[in-house]
Amino acid sequence: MATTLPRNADVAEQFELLADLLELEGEDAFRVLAYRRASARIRETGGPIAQLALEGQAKQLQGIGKTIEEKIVQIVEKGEVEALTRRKERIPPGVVSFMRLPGLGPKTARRIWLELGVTTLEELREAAEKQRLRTLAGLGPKSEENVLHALAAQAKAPAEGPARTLLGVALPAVLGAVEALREHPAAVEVSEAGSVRRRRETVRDLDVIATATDGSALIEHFVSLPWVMEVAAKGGTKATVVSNQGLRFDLRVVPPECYGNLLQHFTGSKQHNMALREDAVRRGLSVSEYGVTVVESGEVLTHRNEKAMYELLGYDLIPPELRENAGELEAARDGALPKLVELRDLKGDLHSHSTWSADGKSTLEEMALAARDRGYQYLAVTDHSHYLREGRMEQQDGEIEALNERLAPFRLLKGVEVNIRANGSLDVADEVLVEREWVVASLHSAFHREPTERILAAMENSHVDCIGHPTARKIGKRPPADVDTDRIVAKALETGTAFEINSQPDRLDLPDTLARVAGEAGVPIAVTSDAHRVSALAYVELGIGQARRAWLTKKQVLNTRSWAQVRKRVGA
DNA sequence: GCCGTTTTCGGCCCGACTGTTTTCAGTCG
Repeated sequence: MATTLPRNADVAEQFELLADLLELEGEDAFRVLAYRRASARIRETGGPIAQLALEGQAKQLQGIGKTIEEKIVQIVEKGEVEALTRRKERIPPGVVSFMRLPGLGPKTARRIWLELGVTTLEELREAAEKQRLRTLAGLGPKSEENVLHALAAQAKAPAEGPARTLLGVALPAVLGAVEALREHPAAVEVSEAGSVRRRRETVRDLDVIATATDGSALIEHFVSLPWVMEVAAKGGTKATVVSNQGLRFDLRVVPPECYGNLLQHFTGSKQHNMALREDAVRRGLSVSEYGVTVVESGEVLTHRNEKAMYELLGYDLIPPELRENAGELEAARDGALPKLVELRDLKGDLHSHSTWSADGKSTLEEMALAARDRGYQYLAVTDHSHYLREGRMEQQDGEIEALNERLAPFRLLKGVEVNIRANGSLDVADEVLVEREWVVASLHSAFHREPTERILAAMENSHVDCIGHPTARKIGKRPPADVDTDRIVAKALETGTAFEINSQPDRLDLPDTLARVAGEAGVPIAVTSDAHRVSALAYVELGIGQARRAWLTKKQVLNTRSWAQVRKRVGA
C-alpha cells in the first residue's frame, strides 16, 4: 500500500504551532495571521490536503498560497515543516506554554523568556513569586498575581483545555432556555446564538440573544428559572448563569433596532465574521456588532434582522450552519447557496435497535409507534447481528410482520447491522443477508487494523446498503479511524452504497467536513438515529444539523425519500 | 503570507477589557 498521507488535523496543527513560534519570535503579525488562517482552512477542508498539495491544487483554497502549499509538501516528505523544525530547536518548549496561560500573550511570553531568561513553567512561578516579573516595564504586582492564579488553575485542571460540551447535551438545554424566555411577556425576540446555533458537534459557551419590552424583567425571569444553580453575573442587559448540568449560559438583551447585527455577531463563526468584515472594508463599509458604518459619511446603519444585514452587504441570508468561512460568502454573493435539508424532510429512519439487541431498551412495537408518531413512513430495524443467531432472526421477522399488518401503511423494515471483522469479512453469511431489506455494515472493533481496506471490502458485498458510522470515532474518547475518504467515496459510487451520518451525540459520524465531500461526490447520505430506545429517535435533529453543516440538500439525504425510492436509489 | 470588480503593492475586522498607564499595549472573543 502507498505510504499514508498526514491527516488534515495534523497538518493544521503544525501550522498552528508554527504561528505560535513565529509570534514568539516577534514576526510580522499578518504573517502569523496567514498561518493561522491556513490552519483553519485546512481543518475545514474535507478532502486530504496533502494529496491536494502534491497535485499543486492546494493553493486553489482561500488562504493557501504557493508558500504554504510547498510547506505542506514538506510535511509529506519530511514529516514536518522545516521552518517549524528549526524554530523548535531555537525556542524552549516551555515558552510556548506561557502563551497558553490566560492573560499571557506572545509579546509578554517573549519578554519573560528573553529579558528574564525564564524558560519553564516552574521558573515562571518562581519569577512571579519572587516579584521579578514586575521588573519588566508594563508588568506590575497584578500581573504577577494573575500569572500565579493561572498556573494554579492549570495545575488543578487536566492538561486539556476547558472541556467542550457535546451538542447533544447543549442543544436541548439551550432550546429549553430559549423557549422559557419566549414565554415571558417582556420577551420580543429570543434566539440561541454562538456555536450551538451553528450546530457544531461540540460547544463551549451557550449564548442567547433577546430583545424585550422590559429587559430587566426578562433577565430577572432568566436568573430565576428552576434549573439555574448559580448566578455568576447579573446586570441591566446581560446575565451569566450556571445550570444544574454545569452549563454556562450568557443572556444578552439588546436594542431591537440592532438585533440583527448583534445576533449575527454572536453567532459567528469568528472566521466567517472576519472574512465578512474584510470584504466589507474593500467596499468602504465597516461592520461591527452595533451596525454597519459607511466609512466615507460616518453613517451607521442598523438591522432588525440578519436577512436585512446580509442583504445590505450584498449576500443572501446565510444559514448559521454554513457560517464557517468555507465558501458560503462567495455562494451567498452569487445567489448560489444550497437549500439545506430540514428535519421535517425526513420520511423514515434507517438505523435503529430494539430489545432484540442486548443494549436496546424499547420493544419493536414501542419503536414502531414512536417512529410513526414522528411522522415517519418507515423504520429500519437493524439489531446487531450477533443477537439474531439460531433462529432468532426468523422470530424477529415474525414480530415485524405482525406489527406491519397492524400499523400499515407504516412499515418496519427487516434490517440488520453487521460487523466488519478485522479481516474485512462480514459476520453474517450472504444467504442470510440476501433476505434482509436493509443492511448496515459497521466497524465495531480493531479500528486501527486497515479500516479503509475493510470498508472497501464490505462495500464489495452487494447485500450491504449502507456503511454505519464510517470513521467509528467517539467524540472526546476515540479519534476517527484512519479512513481514506477518497477511496471509500469512489467505491461507494461504484457499488451504489450509502454512507451514514449517525446522529448519536458522541458519534455524529460522518463528521460534517467528510459528509460534505461524500455528498458533493454524489454518495447518498442517510441521516440516522441509531436509536437504542424510543427517546433516541430524536437524535436525528443533531444529525440534520451536521448534514446542514455539510451543505446537504434534501435530494442528497437518502431518507428524505419514500422507502420505494430509497430501494431504487441504493442497491438492487 | 495571502490577495485583488479601483490595487501584483500595500493593505490585512472590530470592540471590550485589563493593567499599566497619563494615552496605550496586550489580550481576548
